[in-house]
Amino acid sequence: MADRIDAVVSLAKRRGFVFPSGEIYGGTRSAWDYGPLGVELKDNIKRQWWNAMVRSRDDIVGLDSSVILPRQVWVASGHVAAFVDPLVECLVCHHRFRADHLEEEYAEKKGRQPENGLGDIVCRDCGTRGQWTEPKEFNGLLKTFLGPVDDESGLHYLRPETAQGIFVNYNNVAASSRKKPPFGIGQIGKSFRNEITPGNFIFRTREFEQMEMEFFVKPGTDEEWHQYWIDTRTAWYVDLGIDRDNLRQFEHPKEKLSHYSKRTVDIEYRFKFQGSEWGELEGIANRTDFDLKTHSEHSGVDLSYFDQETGERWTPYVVEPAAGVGRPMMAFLLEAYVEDEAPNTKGGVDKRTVLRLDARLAPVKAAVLPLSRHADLSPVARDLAAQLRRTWNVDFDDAGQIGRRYRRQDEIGTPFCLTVDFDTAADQSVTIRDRDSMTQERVALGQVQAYLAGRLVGC
RNA sequence: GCGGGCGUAGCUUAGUGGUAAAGCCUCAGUCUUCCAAACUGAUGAUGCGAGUUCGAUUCUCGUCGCCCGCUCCA
Repeated sequence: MADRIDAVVSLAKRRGFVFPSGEIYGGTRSAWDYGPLGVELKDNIKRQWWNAMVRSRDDIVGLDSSVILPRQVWVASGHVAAFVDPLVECLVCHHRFRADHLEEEYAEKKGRQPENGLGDIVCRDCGTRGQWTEPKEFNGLLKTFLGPVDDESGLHYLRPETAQGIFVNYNNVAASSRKKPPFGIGQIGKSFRNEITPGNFIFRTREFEQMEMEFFVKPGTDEEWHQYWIDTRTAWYVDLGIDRDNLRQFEHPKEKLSHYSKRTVDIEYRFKFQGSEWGELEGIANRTDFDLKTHSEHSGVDLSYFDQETGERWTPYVVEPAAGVGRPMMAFLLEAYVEDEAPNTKGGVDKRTVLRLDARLAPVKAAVLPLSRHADLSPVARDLAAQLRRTWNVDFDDAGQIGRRYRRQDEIGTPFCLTVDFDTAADQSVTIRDRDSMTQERVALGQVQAYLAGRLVGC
Protein backbone atom coordinates (compact mmCIF):
# COMPACT_ATOMS: atom_id res chain seq x y z
CA MET A 1 0.00 0.00 0.00
CA ALA A 2 1.26 3.38 -0.98
CA ASP A 3 -0.06 4.81 2.28
CA ARG A 4 2.78 3.13 4.07
CA ILE A 5 5.34 4.65 1.76
CA ASP A 6 3.72 8.06 2.17
CA ALA A 7 3.81 7.65 5.93
CA VAL A 8 7.50 6.77 5.88
CA VAL A 9 8.39 9.59 3.49
CA SER A 10 6.52 12.00 5.71
CA LEU A 11 8.19 10.66 8.85
CA ALA A 12 11.57 10.82 7.13
CA LYS A 13 11.17 14.49 6.45
CA ARG A 14 9.50 15.41 9.73
CA ARG A 15 12.08 13.75 11.91
CA GLY A 16 15.15 14.56 9.86
CA PHE A 17 16.04 11.39 8.00
CA VAL A 18 15.71 12.63 4.44
CA PHE A 19 15.07 16.06 2.91
CA PRO A 20 14.50 17.04 -0.71
CA SER A 21 17.78 18.43 -1.97
CA GLY A 22 17.93 22.17 -2.51
CA GLU A 23 14.41 22.53 -1.19
CA ILE A 24 14.55 26.28 -0.56
CA TYR A 25 15.19 26.75 -4.28
CA GLY A 26 12.31 24.53 -5.26
CA GLY A 27 14.25 21.30 -5.06
CA THR A 28 16.22 19.51 -7.70
CA ARG A 29 14.89 16.46 -9.35
CA SER A 30 15.85 13.18 -7.85
CA ALA A 31 18.37 14.22 -5.29
CA TRP A 32 17.88 13.85 -1.58
CA ASP A 33 19.80 15.02 1.44
CA TYR A 34 20.24 12.90 4.51
CA GLY A 35 19.48 14.72 7.74
CA PRO A 36 20.84 14.19 11.25
CA LEU A 37 19.07 10.86 11.75
CA GLY A 38 19.37 9.80 8.12
CA VAL A 39 23.12 10.10 8.10
CA GLU A 40 23.31 7.94 11.24
CA LEU A 41 21.04 5.28 9.78
CA LYS A 42 22.85 5.29 6.45
CA ASP A 43 26.17 5.11 8.21
CA ASN A 44 24.98 2.18 10.29
CA ILE A 45 23.88 0.31 7.17
CA LYS A 46 27.24 0.90 5.58
CA ARG A 47 29.07 -0.16 8.74
CA GLN A 48 27.08 -3.38 8.96
CA TRP A 49 27.83 -4.13 5.33
CA TRP A 50 31.52 -3.37 5.78
CA ASN A 51 31.72 -5.51 8.90
CA ALA A 52 29.98 -8.43 7.23
CA MET A 53 31.70 -8.17 3.87
CA VAL A 54 35.20 -6.94 4.66
CA ARG A 55 36.18 -6.83 8.32
CA SER A 56 34.92 -10.20 9.41
CA ARG A 57 36.46 -12.09 6.51
CA ASP A 58 40.06 -12.89 5.77
CA ASP A 59 39.39 -13.34 2.06
CA ILE A 60 38.08 -9.83 1.40
CA VAL A 61 39.85 -6.47 1.61
CA GLY A 62 38.63 -2.91 1.19
CA LEU A 63 39.22 -0.10 -1.26
CA ASP A 64 38.13 3.48 -1.81
CA SER A 65 38.79 4.48 -5.38
CA SER A 66 38.26 7.74 -7.23
CA VAL A 67 34.93 8.82 -8.69
CA ILE A 68 36.80 10.20 -11.68
CA LEU A 69 38.72 7.77 -13.79
CA PRO A 70 40.48 8.00 -17.15
CA ARG A 71 37.94 8.08 -19.96
CA GLN A 72 39.44 4.96 -21.48
CA VAL A 73 38.26 2.97 -18.46
CA TRP A 74 34.67 3.47 -19.53
CA VAL A 75 35.41 2.75 -23.14
CA ALA A 76 37.10 -0.50 -22.12
CA SER A 77 34.35 -1.43 -19.67
CA GLY A 78 31.74 -1.07 -22.39
CA HIS A 79 29.82 1.62 -20.56
CA VAL A 80 30.32 4.31 -23.17
CA ALA A 81 28.81 2.03 -25.78
CA ALA A 82 26.12 0.56 -23.53
CA PHE A 83 25.01 3.76 -21.85
CA VAL A 84 24.67 5.93 -24.93
CA ASP A 85 21.44 5.00 -26.66
CA PRO A 86 19.90 6.53 -29.75
CA LEU A 87 16.24 7.10 -28.81
CA VAL A 88 13.41 7.92 -31.18
CA GLU A 89 9.91 8.99 -30.35
CA CYS A 90 6.67 8.11 -32.14
CA LEU A 91 5.16 11.36 -33.43
CA VAL A 92 1.64 10.05 -32.87
CA CYS A 93 1.63 8.42 -29.44
CA HIS A 94 4.86 10.00 -28.12
CA HIS A 95 6.22 6.72 -26.86
CA ARG A 96 9.98 6.32 -26.98
CA PHE A 97 12.08 3.44 -28.14
CA ARG A 98 15.69 2.68 -28.76
CA ALA A 99 16.26 3.07 -32.48
CA ASP A 100 18.71 0.15 -32.59
CA HIS A 101 16.23 -2.10 -30.78
CA LEU A 102 13.48 -1.26 -33.27
CA GLU A 103 15.68 -2.14 -36.21
CA GLU A 104 16.83 -5.36 -34.54
CA GLU A 105 13.23 -6.39 -33.88
CA TYR A 106 12.33 -5.73 -37.48
CA ALA A 107 15.24 -7.77 -38.74
CA GLU A 108 14.34 -10.62 -36.39
CA LYS A 109 10.70 -10.71 -37.49
CA LYS A 110 11.15 -10.23 -41.20
CA GLY A 111 14.52 -11.84 -41.61
CA ARG A 112 15.94 -8.75 -43.35
CA GLN A 113 17.03 -5.22 -42.58
CA PRO A 114 14.41 -2.48 -43.10
CA GLU A 115 15.03 -0.93 -46.54
CA ASN A 116 14.08 2.59 -45.53
CA GLY A 117 15.43 2.47 -42.02
CA LEU A 118 12.90 3.70 -39.49
CA GLY A 119 10.53 4.59 -42.31
CA ASP A 120 9.49 0.95 -42.52
CA ILE A 121 9.01 0.44 -38.84
CA VAL A 122 5.64 0.39 -37.16
CA CYS A 123 5.16 1.83 -33.68
CA ARG A 124 4.78 -1.06 -31.26
CA ASP A 125 2.17 0.85 -29.25
CA CYS A 126 -0.08 2.69 -31.68
CA GLY A 127 0.64 0.93 -34.96
CA THR A 128 1.59 4.04 -36.92
CA ARG A 129 4.21 3.41 -39.58
CA GLY A 130 7.31 5.48 -40.06
CA GLN A 131 6.35 8.51 -37.99
CA TRP A 132 9.47 9.01 -35.87
CA THR A 133 11.52 11.88 -34.56
CA GLU A 134 15.19 12.02 -35.45
CA PRO A 135 17.19 9.69 -33.20
CA LYS A 136 18.53 11.53 -30.17
CA GLU A 137 21.58 10.46 -28.26
CA PHE A 138 20.63 9.58 -24.76
CA ASN A 139 23.64 9.37 -22.52
CA GLY A 140 23.38 7.59 -19.21
CA LEU A 141 26.79 8.80 -18.11
CA LEU A 142 27.25 12.12 -16.34
CA LYS A 143 29.92 14.26 -17.89
CA THR A 144 32.29 16.69 -16.37
CA PHE A 145 35.25 18.60 -17.72
CA LEU A 146 38.59 18.53 -15.98
CA GLY A 147 41.14 21.27 -16.30
CA PRO A 148 40.67 24.99 -16.73
CA VAL A 149 39.83 24.78 -20.42
CA ASP A 150 36.23 23.78 -20.97
CA ASP A 151 36.57 21.67 -24.09
CA GLU A 152 36.31 18.07 -25.14
CA SER A 153 39.90 17.26 -24.22
CA GLY A 154 38.94 17.56 -20.55
CA LEU A 155 35.87 15.35 -20.86
CA HIS A 156 35.54 12.81 -18.07
CA TYR A 157 32.67 10.68 -16.86
CA LEU A 158 31.51 10.33 -13.30
CA ARG A 159 31.52 6.63 -12.52
CA PRO A 160 28.20 4.81 -13.12
CA GLU A 161 29.40 2.00 -10.86
CA THR A 162 32.19 1.72 -8.31
CA ALA A 163 33.26 -1.64 -9.68
CA GLN A 164 35.63 -0.34 -12.34
CA GLY A 165 37.77 1.32 -9.69
CA ILE A 166 38.26 -2.16 -8.27
CA PHE A 167 39.13 -3.77 -11.59
CA VAL A 168 41.71 -1.17 -12.53
CA ASN A 169 43.31 -1.60 -9.08
CA TYR A 170 43.22 -5.36 -9.25
CA ASN A 171 46.96 -5.80 -9.52
CA ASN A 172 47.72 -3.13 -6.91
CA VAL A 173 45.42 -4.67 -4.34
CA ALA A 174 46.28 -8.29 -5.02
CA ALA A 175 50.00 -7.63 -4.78
CA SER A 176 49.97 -5.30 -1.78
CA SER A 177 47.59 -7.41 0.30
CA ARG A 178 49.12 -10.68 -0.94
CA LYS A 179 45.71 -12.07 -1.90
CA LYS A 180 45.04 -14.66 -4.52
CA PRO A 181 41.78 -16.06 -5.83
CA PRO A 182 39.36 -16.77 -4.39
CA PHE A 183 39.37 -13.35 -2.78
CA GLY A 184 37.35 -10.18 -2.92
CA ILE A 185 37.65 -6.40 -2.88
CA GLY A 186 34.85 -4.40 -1.28
CA GLN A 187 34.07 -0.75 -1.77
CA ILE A 188 31.44 1.77 -0.69
CA GLY A 189 31.00 4.96 -2.63
CA LYS A 190 28.93 7.23 -4.79
CA SER A 191 27.99 6.55 -8.37
CA PHE A 192 26.14 8.63 -10.92
CA ARG A 193 23.73 7.81 -13.70
CA ASN A 194 21.50 9.97 -15.84
CA GLU A 195 18.43 7.93 -15.05
CA ILE A 196 15.58 8.74 -17.40
CA THR A 197 13.02 8.39 -14.68
CA PRO A 198 14.31 8.98 -11.19
CA GLY A 199 11.74 8.67 -8.46
CA ASN A 200 10.02 6.66 -5.79
CA PHE A 201 11.67 8.69 -3.07
CA ILE A 202 15.28 7.54 -2.58
CA PHE A 203 14.75 4.39 -4.64
CA ARG A 204 16.11 5.75 -7.90
CA THR A 205 18.28 8.84 -7.87
CA ARG A 206 20.92 10.15 -10.24
CA GLU A 207 23.52 10.39 -7.52
CA PHE A 208 23.52 7.27 -5.40
CA GLU A 209 25.67 5.28 -3.09
CA GLN A 210 26.75 1.71 -3.68
CA MET A 211 28.20 -1.08 -1.62
CA GLU A 212 29.96 -3.34 -4.07
CA MET A 213 32.24 -6.30 -3.72
CA GLU A 214 34.08 -7.98 -6.55
CA PHE A 215 34.95 -11.57 -5.75
CA PHE A 216 37.63 -13.09 -7.97
CA VAL A 217 37.49 -16.84 -8.48
CA LYS A 218 38.95 -19.56 -10.63
CA PRO A 219 36.94 -20.12 -13.83
CA GLY A 220 34.68 -23.11 -13.37
CA THR A 221 34.07 -22.36 -9.70
CA ASP A 222 32.18 -19.17 -10.55
CA GLU A 223 28.67 -20.62 -10.58
CA GLU A 224 29.12 -22.19 -7.17
CA TRP A 225 30.44 -18.93 -5.75
CA HIS A 226 27.61 -17.05 -7.41
CA GLN A 227 25.07 -19.12 -5.56
CA TYR A 228 27.03 -18.74 -2.33
CA TRP A 229 26.84 -14.96 -2.57
CA ILE A 230 23.17 -14.96 -3.50
CA ASP A 231 22.40 -16.91 -0.32
CA THR A 232 24.83 -15.00 1.87
CA ARG A 233 23.54 -11.61 0.82
CA THR A 234 19.90 -12.64 1.25
CA ALA A 235 20.69 -13.82 4.77
CA TRP A 236 22.26 -10.42 5.55
CA TYR A 237 18.95 -8.64 5.00
CA VAL A 238 17.09 -11.18 7.08
CA ASP A 239 19.63 -10.87 9.88
CA LEU A 240 19.06 -7.11 9.98
CA GLY A 241 15.32 -7.44 10.27
CA ILE A 242 13.78 -7.86 6.83
CA ASP A 243 11.03 -10.47 6.81
CA ARG A 244 11.98 -13.26 4.43
CA ASP A 245 8.48 -13.12 2.94
CA ASN A 246 9.20 -9.58 1.80
CA LEU A 247 12.30 -10.69 -0.08
CA ARG A 248 12.57 -12.61 -3.30
CA GLN A 249 15.23 -13.51 -5.77
CA PHE A 250 14.67 -12.42 -9.32
CA GLU A 251 16.49 -14.15 -12.12
CA HIS A 252 17.31 -11.77 -14.98
CA PRO A 253 16.10 -13.18 -18.28
CA LYS A 254 19.03 -14.09 -20.52
CA GLU A 255 18.14 -11.54 -23.19
CA LYS A 256 18.07 -8.68 -20.70
CA LEU A 257 21.42 -9.28 -19.06
CA SER A 258 23.91 -6.43 -18.85
CA HIS A 259 26.67 -6.40 -21.42
CA TYR A 260 29.13 -7.93 -18.95
CA SER A 261 26.94 -10.54 -17.28
CA LYS A 262 26.51 -14.28 -17.70
CA ARG A 263 23.87 -14.54 -15.00
CA THR A 264 22.37 -11.98 -12.64
CA VAL A 265 20.06 -12.53 -9.70
CA ASP A 266 18.48 -9.59 -7.94
CA ILE A 267 17.46 -9.56 -4.32
CA GLU A 268 14.18 -7.69 -4.35
CA TYR A 269 12.12 -6.20 -1.56
CA ARG A 270 8.35 -5.91 -1.52
CA PHE A 271 8.28 -2.09 -1.62
CA LYS A 272 4.68 -2.04 -2.88
CA PHE A 273 5.23 0.92 -5.12
CA GLN A 274 2.28 2.00 -7.16
CA GLY A 275 2.63 0.05 -10.35
CA SER A 276 5.25 -2.39 -9.14
CA GLU A 277 5.20 -4.44 -6.01
CA TRP A 278 8.86 -5.50 -5.99
CA GLY A 279 11.98 -3.41 -6.29
CA GLU A 280 15.64 -4.28 -6.42
CA LEU A 281 17.89 -3.92 -3.40
CA GLU A 282 20.94 -5.62 -4.75
CA GLY A 283 22.10 -7.36 -7.88
CA ILE A 284 24.43 -10.34 -7.76
CA ALA A 285 26.08 -10.74 -11.13
CA ASN A 286 28.45 -13.25 -12.59
CA ARG A 287 30.60 -10.85 -14.60
CA THR A 288 32.77 -13.66 -15.92
CA ASP A 289 36.26 -12.59 -16.95
CA PHE A 290 34.84 -9.77 -19.05
CA ASP A 291 36.21 -6.87 -17.03
CA LEU A 292 39.73 -8.11 -16.31
CA LYS A 293 40.10 -9.27 -19.89
CA THR A 294 38.91 -6.06 -21.46
CA HIS A 295 41.17 -4.00 -19.20
CA SER A 296 44.08 -6.27 -20.02
CA GLU A 297 43.44 -5.71 -23.71
CA HIS A 298 42.86 -1.97 -23.55
CA SER A 299 45.60 -1.10 -21.07
CA GLY A 300 48.17 -3.61 -22.18
CA VAL A 301 48.69 -4.64 -18.57
CA ASP A 302 48.21 -8.33 -17.94
CA LEU A 303 45.59 -8.95 -15.26
CA SER A 304 45.62 -12.72 -15.43
CA TYR A 305 46.69 -14.96 -12.57
CA PHE A 306 49.39 -17.59 -12.58
CA ASP A 307 48.51 -20.49 -10.32
CA GLN A 308 51.78 -21.76 -8.81
CA GLU A 309 50.22 -25.01 -7.66
CA THR A 310 48.90 -26.18 -10.98
CA GLY A 311 51.13 -24.20 -13.28
CA GLU A 312 48.07 -22.76 -15.06
CA ARG A 313 47.49 -19.18 -16.10
CA TRP A 314 43.93 -17.91 -16.17
CA THR A 315 41.92 -14.72 -15.89
CA PRO A 316 39.72 -14.81 -12.78
CA TYR A 317 35.98 -14.79 -13.04
CA VAL A 318 34.20 -12.17 -11.00
CA VAL A 319 31.10 -12.57 -8.87
CA GLU A 320 29.70 -9.21 -7.86
CA PRO A 321 27.17 -8.53 -5.11
CA ALA A 322 26.30 -4.85 -5.78
CA ALA A 323 23.91 -3.21 -3.36
CA GLY A 324 22.61 0.28 -3.08
CA VAL A 325 22.64 2.14 0.21
CA GLY A 326 19.50 4.22 -0.21
CA ARG A 327 17.40 1.28 -1.33
CA PRO A 328 18.13 -0.93 1.68
CA MET A 329 17.67 2.15 3.84
CA MET A 330 14.21 2.67 2.44
CA ALA A 331 13.46 -1.03 2.82
CA PHE A 332 14.63 -1.06 6.44
CA LEU A 333 12.45 1.98 7.17
CA LEU A 334 9.39 0.46 5.50
CA GLU A 335 9.95 -2.85 7.23
CA ALA A 336 10.40 -1.22 10.62
CA TYR A 337 7.45 1.14 10.40
CA VAL A 338 4.48 0.03 12.46
CA GLU A 339 1.54 1.74 14.00
CA ASP A 340 0.48 -0.15 17.06
CA GLU A 341 -1.54 0.67 20.12
CA ALA A 342 -0.35 1.44 23.60
CA PRO A 343 -2.35 2.05 26.76
CA ASN A 344 -2.27 5.58 28.14
CA THR A 345 -2.65 6.96 31.65
CA LYS A 346 -6.21 7.94 31.04
CA GLY A 347 -7.22 4.30 30.75
CA GLY A 348 -7.64 4.58 27.02
CA VAL A 349 -5.57 3.37 24.13
CA ASP A 350 -3.33 5.48 21.94
CA LYS A 351 -1.86 4.98 18.55
CA ARG A 352 1.86 4.61 18.66
CA THR A 353 4.12 5.04 15.65
CA VAL A 354 7.25 3.04 16.12
CA LEU A 355 10.24 2.09 13.99
CA ARG A 356 11.20 -1.41 14.99
CA LEU A 357 14.69 -1.01 13.58
CA ASP A 358 17.33 -3.50 14.54
CA ALA A 359 19.40 -1.91 17.30
CA ARG A 360 22.47 -2.08 15.05
CA LEU A 361 20.71 0.19 12.56
CA ALA A 362 18.88 2.52 14.95
CA PRO A 363 20.25 6.05 14.61
CA VAL A 364 19.90 6.69 18.33
CA LYS A 365 20.69 3.79 20.66
CA ALA A 366 19.34 5.27 23.87
CA ALA A 367 17.58 8.39 25.12
CA VAL A 368 17.96 9.87 28.57
CA LEU A 369 14.72 11.43 29.75
CA PRO A 370 14.46 13.19 33.09
CA LEU A 371 10.91 12.89 34.34
CA SER A 372 10.62 16.67 34.40
CA ARG A 373 12.75 19.76 34.15
CA HIS A 374 13.00 19.86 37.90
CA ALA A 375 16.41 21.05 39.10
CA ASP A 376 17.05 17.79 40.95
CA LEU A 377 16.79 15.68 37.81
CA SER A 378 18.36 17.35 34.80
CA PRO A 379 22.00 17.48 35.99
CA VAL A 380 22.04 13.75 36.81
CA ALA A 381 20.41 12.98 33.50
CA ARG A 382 22.82 15.16 31.55
CA ASP A 383 25.79 13.49 33.22
CA LEU A 384 24.44 10.05 32.41
CA ALA A 385 23.84 11.00 28.77
CA ALA A 386 27.35 12.45 28.48
CA GLN A 387 28.85 9.27 29.89
CA LEU A 388 26.94 6.99 27.51
CA ARG A 389 27.64 9.22 24.55
CA ARG A 390 31.28 8.18 24.67
CA THR A 391 30.14 4.79 23.39
CA TRP A 392 26.86 5.31 21.55
CA ASN A 393 24.76 7.93 19.88
CA VAL A 394 22.58 9.05 22.79
CA ASP A 395 19.76 11.60 22.92
CA PHE A 396 18.83 13.83 25.82
CA ASP A 397 15.32 15.29 25.98
CA ASP A 398 13.64 17.10 28.83
CA ALA A 399 11.02 19.10 26.94
CA GLY A 400 7.34 18.58 27.63
CA GLN A 401 5.51 15.56 28.94
CA ILE A 402 7.30 12.29 29.47
CA GLY A 403 4.80 10.27 27.44
CA ARG A 404 5.29 12.48 24.45
CA ARG A 405 9.02 12.04 24.70
CA TYR A 406 8.72 8.25 24.76
CA ARG A 407 6.64 8.44 21.59
CA ARG A 408 9.14 10.70 19.92
CA GLN A 409 11.86 8.14 20.55
CA ASP A 410 9.59 5.30 19.37
CA GLU A 411 9.07 7.16 16.14
CA ILE A 412 12.79 7.23 15.34
CA GLY A 413 13.40 3.68 16.51
CA THR A 414 15.42 4.29 19.68
CA PRO A 415 15.69 0.89 21.41
CA PHE A 416 16.07 2.13 24.99
CA CYS A 417 14.74 5.03 27.04
CA LEU A 418 16.36 5.77 30.39
CA THR A 419 14.29 7.77 32.83
CA VAL A 420 15.75 9.72 35.71
CA ASP A 421 13.08 10.24 38.35
CA PHE A 422 12.66 11.50 41.91
CA ASP A 423 13.89 8.23 43.36
CA THR A 424 17.13 8.29 41.40
CA ALA A 425 18.96 10.41 43.93
CA ALA A 426 17.99 8.00 46.72
CA ASP A 427 18.49 4.62 45.03
CA GLN A 428 21.08 5.67 42.45
CA SER A 429 19.04 3.93 39.74
CA VAL A 430 17.16 4.71 36.57
CA THR A 431 14.26 3.07 34.77
CA ILE A 432 15.17 1.52 31.43
CA ARG A 433 12.29 0.93 29.09
CA ASP A 434 12.50 -1.39 26.11
CA ARG A 435 11.00 -0.12 22.85
CA ASP A 436 9.60 -3.41 21.62
CA SER A 437 8.53 -5.27 24.73
CA MET A 438 7.51 -2.06 26.56
CA THR A 439 8.94 -3.61 29.73
CA GLN A 440 10.73 -1.54 32.35
CA GLU A 441 13.67 -2.42 34.53
CA ARG A 442 15.28 -0.57 37.39
CA VAL A 443 19.03 -0.44 36.82
CA ALA A 444 21.71 1.01 39.08
CA LEU A 445 23.53 3.99 37.58
CA GLY A 446 26.82 2.13 37.80
CA GLN A 447 25.37 -0.76 35.84
CA VAL A 448 23.76 1.17 32.98
CA GLN A 449 26.78 1.02 30.72
CA ALA A 450 27.10 -2.75 31.12
CA TYR A 451 23.34 -3.27 30.79
CA LEU A 452 23.25 -1.45 27.46
CA ALA A 453 26.45 -3.08 26.22
CA GLY A 454 24.80 -6.44 26.71
CA ARG A 455 21.81 -5.43 24.65
CA LEU A 456 23.50 -3.38 21.96
CA VAL A 457 25.80 -6.08 20.68
CA GLY A 458 27.30 -5.25 17.32
CA CYS A 459 26.32 -1.58 17.47
C1' G B 1 13.17 14.19 -22.38
C1' C B 2 7.64 13.17 -23.96
C1' G B 3 2.23 12.50 -22.50
C1' G B 4 -1.47 12.81 -18.38
C1' G B 5 -2.70 14.41 -13.25
C1' C B 6 -1.34 17.53 -8.96
C1' G B 7 1.15 22.02 -6.03
C1' U B 8 -2.29 26.59 0.51
C1' A B 9 2.28 26.47 7.43
C1' G B 10 6.72 20.73 9.00
C1' C B 11 1.93 17.39 8.40
C1' U B 12 -3.60 16.92 7.35
C1' U B 13 -7.26 19.88 5.46
C1' A B 14 -10.53 24.87 4.81
C1' G B 15 -11.33 29.21 1.84
C1' U B 16 -11.69 33.70 -1.41
C1' G B 17 -10.64 38.44 -7.73
C1' G B 18 -10.24 42.68 -1.97
C1' U B 19 -6.51 41.74 5.61
C1' A B 20 -5.68 33.44 4.26
C1' A B 21 -8.76 29.66 8.72
C1' A B 22 -8.20 25.32 11.78
C1' G B 23 -6.28 20.74 14.02
C1' C B 24 -1.77 18.13 14.80
C1' C B 25 3.58 18.94 15.17
C1' U B 26 7.38 22.42 17.00
C1' C B 27 8.99 26.15 20.68
C1' A B 28 8.58 28.94 25.58
C1' G B 29 6.37 28.80 30.31
C1' U B 30 3.20 26.43 34.62
C1' C B 31 2.45 21.61 37.44
C1' U B 32 7.23 15.68 41.99
C1' U B 33 4.37 14.77 35.23
C1' C B 34 6.43 7.12 33.64
C1' C B 35 3.82 6.32 27.82
C1' A B 36 1.39 11.66 22.40
C1' A B 37 -5.48 13.90 24.78
C1' A B 38 -3.71 19.50 31.35
C1' C B 39 -3.24 25.04 31.30
C1' U B 40 -1.16 29.81 29.07
C1' G B 41 1.30 31.86 25.10
C1' A B 42 4.40 31.95 20.49
C1' U B 43 6.62 30.86 15.54
C1' G B 44 4.92 29.42 10.89
C1' A B 45 1.93 28.93 4.30
C1' U B 46 -0.68 30.19 -1.11
C1' G B 47 6.46 26.33 -5.07
C1' C B 48 8.91 30.17 -8.31
C1' G B 49 8.52 33.90 -12.31
C1' A B 50 5.77 36.72 -15.72
C1' G B 51 1.02 38.43 -17.80
C1' U B 52 -4.29 40.24 -17.34
C1' U B 53 -6.36 43.54 -13.41
C1' C B 54 -7.07 49.30 -9.40
C1' G B 55 -5.99 44.68 -6.83
C1' A B 56 -4.20 37.52 -8.19
C1' U B 57 -3.58 32.49 -3.52
C1' U B 58 -7.87 32.43 -7.06
C1' C B 59 -7.72 33.66 -14.18
C1' U B 60 -3.66 32.86 -18.27
C1' C B 61 1.35 31.46 -19.68
C1' G B 62 6.09 29.72 -18.42
C1' U B 63 9.16 27.26 -14.99
C1' C B 64 10.34 24.02 -10.88
C1' G B 65 8.82 19.93 -8.04
C1' C B 66 5.71 15.52 -6.98
C1' C B 67 2.65 11.15 -8.80
C1' C B 68 1.44 7.65 -13.12
C1' G B 69 3.30 5.71 -17.89
C1' C B 70 7.54 5.13 -21.68
C1' U B 71 12.86 3.95 -20.23
C1' C B 72 16.74 2.64 -16.90
C1' C B 73 18.69 -0.05 -13.11
C1' A B 74 22.14 -0.22 -7.09
